[in-house]
Amino acid sequence: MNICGPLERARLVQLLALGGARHWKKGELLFRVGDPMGPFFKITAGVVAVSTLLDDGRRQVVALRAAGDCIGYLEENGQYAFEGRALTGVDACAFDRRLFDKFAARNPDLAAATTATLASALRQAGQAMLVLGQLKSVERVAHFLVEIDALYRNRGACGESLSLLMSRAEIGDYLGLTIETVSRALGKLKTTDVIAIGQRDQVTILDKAKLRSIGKV
Amino acid sequence: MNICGPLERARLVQLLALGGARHWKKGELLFRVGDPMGPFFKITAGVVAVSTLLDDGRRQVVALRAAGDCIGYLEENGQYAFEGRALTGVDACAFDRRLFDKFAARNPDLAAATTATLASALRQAGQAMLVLGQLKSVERVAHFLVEIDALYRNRGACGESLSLLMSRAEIGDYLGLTIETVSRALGKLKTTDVIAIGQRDQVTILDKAKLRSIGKV
DNA sequence: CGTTAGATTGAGGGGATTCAAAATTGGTGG
DNA sequence: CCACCAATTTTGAATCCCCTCAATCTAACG
Repeated sequence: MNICGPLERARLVQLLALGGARHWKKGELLFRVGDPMGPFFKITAGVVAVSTLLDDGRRQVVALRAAGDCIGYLEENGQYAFEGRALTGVDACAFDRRLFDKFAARNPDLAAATTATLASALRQAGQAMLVLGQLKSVERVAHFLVEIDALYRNRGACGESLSLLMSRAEIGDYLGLTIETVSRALGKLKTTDVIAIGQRDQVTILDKAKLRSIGKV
Repeated sequence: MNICGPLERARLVQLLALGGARHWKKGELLFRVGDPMGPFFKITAGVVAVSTLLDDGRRQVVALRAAGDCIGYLEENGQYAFEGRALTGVDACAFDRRLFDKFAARNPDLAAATTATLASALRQAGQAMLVLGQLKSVERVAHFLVEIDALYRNRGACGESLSLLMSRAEIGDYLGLTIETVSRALGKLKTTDVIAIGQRDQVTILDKAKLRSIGKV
């Protein structure tokens, strides 16, 4: 959710003045379900996983957000509707909702940018539902790799290889699979020479066209 | 998406003047993926299924929308991002996007209502992802029944029993299941006396508390 | 009454999960 | 720098859930 999208510089400066910058370490929560509604956040560096939980411990990651995106915007009954967890060290600005809303009411272009951002997120969510509802495990993992490749690489990413940043457990929670199934799916993509798996959580995409066709992207 | 949410009467009249009312028969498409972007629609009567498709024919219904909701709002590359199909006879007003945007730019409260509606839809989408990614077949069907009970009943619905309005195939496309699995799940809910199944697509909820707990609502 | 589309039921197979064990990784301190 | 430990990942085997294919049943319509 890139709420502050295409705004001219002066406006952006004015808007950023509303928010206080903070830092979170890897693994820390920016907000959690049920917390009384506080500020929302615009990420300036790092990656955040937004997720929801079930009483019995089942967990679903509903989105991955990176620099430029806004998170913690959705509420339910005056509480955060989802949970935000830092997958890396994260820098973000906290915005007071009331101030932001007032500001948006006086700045139609900001309101329009907010609408466009939410509409884009909603379209993405529809695609994610297609992945969860219709794709098989290898297809889901392929889709995931293409997705994070675009997400991370567009925002000053590293070199050849791609850092997953997530454990198998977190990938599983994102794709609706178990850690073992994720591991086996990655193995299949590796043995078919679509990707190479390096040290740690490094993945190199060897055949992006094939990966995209498997992942239905 | 109830974009025109809480507006005072005068505004609403002015806004509705922008849109032309039309009617669609059951089964007809209001818009389809890849069609060049046209108007969006505010439903005044009936129910619409919004879905997306895969090349190989797999289909995912991403939302059900009823009177008061807006549909056909999401675009991708100047084309409709999803497909809208009438589950019943549908009445809706078609809105010209450009006119609507201009109108919203001059009416901050309309812009705010649009934002609130999109945010609500996005929260719903996150819950749907939880259903698709984590719930088992009976849980998904239970969740579905609670959901449409709320959706239909809030808008002038019938009496005791609930009309599904959808075939098993459409329910399957919504829940990421096959028609046989949907049928068996309904059967299990029936034999455990949580619901009763009448003629046609009529379902009566006998134990809503239990249904809600099964569906994790 | 017959036809046809949709729904149910059954049998069998396949993909993902579960449980368990082995292997690898990363971090820590000697 | 290496050894050791904890955590994560990979691999294997058995089970379960859902899918596929097929047959039967039901309901709606002419």
